[in-house]
Amino acid sequence: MSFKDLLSSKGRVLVYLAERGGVAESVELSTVKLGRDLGISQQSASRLLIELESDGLIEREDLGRVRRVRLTRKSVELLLSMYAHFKEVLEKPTELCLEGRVFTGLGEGAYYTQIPHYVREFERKLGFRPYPGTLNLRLVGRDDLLKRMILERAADIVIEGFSDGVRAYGGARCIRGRLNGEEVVVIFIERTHYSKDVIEVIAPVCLREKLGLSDGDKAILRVRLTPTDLMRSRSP
Amino acid sequence: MSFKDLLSSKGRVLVYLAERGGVAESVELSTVKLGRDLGISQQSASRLLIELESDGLIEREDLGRVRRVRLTRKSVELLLSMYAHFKEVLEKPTELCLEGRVFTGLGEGAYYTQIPHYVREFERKLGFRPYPGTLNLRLVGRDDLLKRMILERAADIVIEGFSDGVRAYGGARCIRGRLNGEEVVVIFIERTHYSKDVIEVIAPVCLREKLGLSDGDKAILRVRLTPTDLMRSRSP
DNA sequence: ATTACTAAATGGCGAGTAG
DNA sequence: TCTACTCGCCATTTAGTAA
Repeated sequence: MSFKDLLSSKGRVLVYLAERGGVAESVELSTVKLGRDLGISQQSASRLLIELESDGLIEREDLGRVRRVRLTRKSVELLLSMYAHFKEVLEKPTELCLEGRVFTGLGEGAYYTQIPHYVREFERKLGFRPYPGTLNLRLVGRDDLLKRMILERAADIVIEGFSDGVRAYGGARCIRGRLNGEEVVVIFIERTHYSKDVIEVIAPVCLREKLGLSDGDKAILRVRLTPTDLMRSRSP
Repeated sequence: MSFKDLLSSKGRVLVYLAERGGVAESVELSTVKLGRDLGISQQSASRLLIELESDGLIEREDLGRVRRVRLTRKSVELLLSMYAHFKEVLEKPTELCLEGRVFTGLGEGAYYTQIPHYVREFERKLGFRPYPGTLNLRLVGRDDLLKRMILERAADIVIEGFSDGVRAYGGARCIRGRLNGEEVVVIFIERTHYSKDVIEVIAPVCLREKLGLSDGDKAILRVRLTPTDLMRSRSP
């Protein structure tokens, strides 16, 4: 399946011409060749060219045995407006919005976020020393489990694990976002004991204090992603 | 006429969903609403969603009275590949290629290109002091008259005219290109006495000498334009 | 309210063919 | 050769309707 299936037959002809330089100058083109190249009959190719011409989307000229076709201003504008629309829709960062309730964990977050190795990693990769502990959110919003999965794959700030000779300390992946407007970092710990409906965030400040959050309060996490990020992150 | 006419019905549905954030999360959507928004019947909307689902391009879920639709990875890839293709075709500079024969003018070029005001303008706007005189080409290639018109409108380096109190000296518009590979500037003089089949170029060096050109010789002029430049330049 | 079936109308496609 | 007509066929659409 190709993206050409998303185009109408007229759209396919215009794109065909644009591919061959029809934007700048005329293209030598017979109905037979067009039919062959687009996988349609010569008759359909003929009909399409007639219709495109009467729509004012192409201009044709006959020079004895050679026929030339060029795009008009109107069709170039059409193609450019389509391109611009795609650009807007597909490049504009979309906001992934998750909703969760604050809950208190087992204090592991406070322990790990103070281990010197991790502190150094955070400072280098995130640019700040995190307030000890993670804020835990149990997700409650629509599609949040899917969104969490998307987010986890999009998280591209890698915190390396390490070993102190006695035991191994796992790594994590992070991505920046905002919790109730406050800049935070979502952290996906490699071997967490939390289930997939929990998200942990860290920040340079005490979020509970700064945002006035207590256990059971709802909080909104927003992360901006471009569709390109999303692609990296989608399930296959 | 809108660019949506260039899309197939399935393409329109996917774009519709992408516009509404279907790339990142699911969209609340009934077949009635889809039909209304796309200007098709509820029945067609229903059929399209069924087909898109079996094509693996969307996923649907029913939650009582609310129905939600989201794009799959496959369809996002399709949309992105279409966008990438458009980008390549429409943003890649296309080369406008004109062919002409060298001829000797009336020496006006040599006169004007040495007037101090123009020399200053050229130095500031083009970054060089032109070799005295313009090289004239009488166009002979296919579509060259149209291309010349396109070029004239795309020429965006403005050389101001001036008045010395006795008479007014007209302005000109320029655009950079290559003549037989040599960097030149095409100059469109505001009130030239040449007809529309003539193009004049200037360069920091003597082009006749450097390129070994004599009257009657053919020369190829190439100018790179992006489709955006072309739009500015096309006849309405 | 919905969705989605079936049947009828519309429209697009390609074979045959003329110019 | 080429383009483009007619015509029959199939695909897509809509209307009616059931669930």
